[in-house]
Amino acid sequence: MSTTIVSSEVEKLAEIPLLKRLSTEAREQLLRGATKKSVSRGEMIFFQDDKADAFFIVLEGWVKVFRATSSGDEAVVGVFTRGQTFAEGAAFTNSNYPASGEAVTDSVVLCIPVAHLANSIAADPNIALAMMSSLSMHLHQLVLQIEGLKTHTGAQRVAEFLLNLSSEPAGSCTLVLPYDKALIAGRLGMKPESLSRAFQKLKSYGVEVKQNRAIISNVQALRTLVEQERTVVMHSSHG
Amino acid sequence: MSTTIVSSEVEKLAEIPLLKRLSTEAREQLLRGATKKSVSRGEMIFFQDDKADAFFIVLEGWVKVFRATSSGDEAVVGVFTRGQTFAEGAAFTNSNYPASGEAVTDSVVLCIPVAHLANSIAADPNIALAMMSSLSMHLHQLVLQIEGLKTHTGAQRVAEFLLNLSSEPAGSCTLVLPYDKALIAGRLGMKPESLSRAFQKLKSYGVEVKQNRAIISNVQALRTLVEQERTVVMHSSHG
DNA sequence: CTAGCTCCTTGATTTTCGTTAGGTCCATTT
DNA sequence: AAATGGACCTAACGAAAATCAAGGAGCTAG
Repeated sequence: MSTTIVSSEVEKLAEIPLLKRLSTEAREQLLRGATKKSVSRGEMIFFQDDKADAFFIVLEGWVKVFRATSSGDEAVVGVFTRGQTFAEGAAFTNSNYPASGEAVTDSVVLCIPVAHLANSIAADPNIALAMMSSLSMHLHQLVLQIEGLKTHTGAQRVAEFLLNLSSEPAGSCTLVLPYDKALIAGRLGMKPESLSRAFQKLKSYGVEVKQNRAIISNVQALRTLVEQERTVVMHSSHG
Repeated sequence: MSTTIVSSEVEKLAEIPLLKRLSTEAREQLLRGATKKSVSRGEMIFFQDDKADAFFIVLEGWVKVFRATSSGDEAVVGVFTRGQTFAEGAAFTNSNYPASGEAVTDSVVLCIPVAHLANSIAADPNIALAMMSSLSMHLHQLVLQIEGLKTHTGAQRVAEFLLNLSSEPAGSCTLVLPYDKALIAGRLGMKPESLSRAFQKLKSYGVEVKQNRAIISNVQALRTLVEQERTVVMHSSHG
């Protein structure tokens, strides 16, 4: 299902980072060609290798972007929610999507055709600056992800993930895991079983996981774990 | 050492992908604020966490971009050469470099201040399009790197690396490893020892490595190895 | 020539992680 | 209340890769 944006909605959409810095006119211009799309859990939003003719913004729900190898393995490249843009890199390559997008919960996404984006940029070059900022943020995200994969153990990556969710500077906190554990595992580059083991290890650092709730009793302790050297983590027999 | 660009050089620089699509005027405008910088092997070009006030294009040599954790581990995020841009993401975040850049051979880089870039974009919005294309390409690169780390074994990643260097469609070929093995290992997310062992495994697929020369006797055989499922690779006892 | 250096390889050992298979818990259905 | 199915955890095994330690190969300089 797919509908155009009515002008009464434009104001609400101004909250979105990509649109925030734009003038009202630019925002209206860009949204004029956009459509709202409701997708249910498990539904594909775009397919790897298809012609990239649109990029997206999540309005509601969660979306995963992943790359599938020819042999069936899949690598999660990003998981996005409310206000975040995705597949915007493909909009400038004039080629195909390098990954696929799928809704992991019932979701609503804003779909902006690349042809319309090009027109909008021509009409107001400031839109280009907003896009570049968005691209840069994604670039940064991916750099962090690569660093994590290369230099952190599984348990460290899980700890990092939890800390990002919490955004508490110190002390203790309770948080809700935003999507199921299989996807968390994929996002962190491991199998569900390994994620399970990682949670086990984190128990000795004061992390309690029950269902989709995690209780961190000492945020700082967890933070020091993340900052520890790989070697040290491996040799400490905390479990 | 750092010098401005003389107009006789501008023509030669038109080969660079980022500058290729620009009009002569736009190219001259952008290069007016650029400086050429000679750096020797091992010299830093920019530092992680420093204010990001410039981005770069490699004119000569090889440059590595890496992220260092607080505990001394380092993750190579990219290795760039002739004609490639790097750190251009930082130019739009108005913040700090998320990684460091270092020359791995004696090199010459073009240094373009972000303030000047902003001016140039204001003067000619087409420059923004070129930058976006460049950003997108990097984004794509990183996505591929993440996929590789998550779904390929060490030997598969090495094979992929060799295939990228060769660009031969089939048959056999000889190629020169562009930088030292410790860096190749870092680039591929493994330790030098593991790289060495990966080369050993590839012998049974017709790859001979002597010094900094690699001979691939059958490009296609290598390609099928890369496309194989992780599971299959793991259980086949080719050695 | 050889002493010292850096880079690379090799071997032995340990740790991590994927795989497989079986089990628990819980909600929904019948 | 029993059965079903799904999500999750656990355990045992094997493969991959890191670590630690030692040994070569090739280069440079005295």
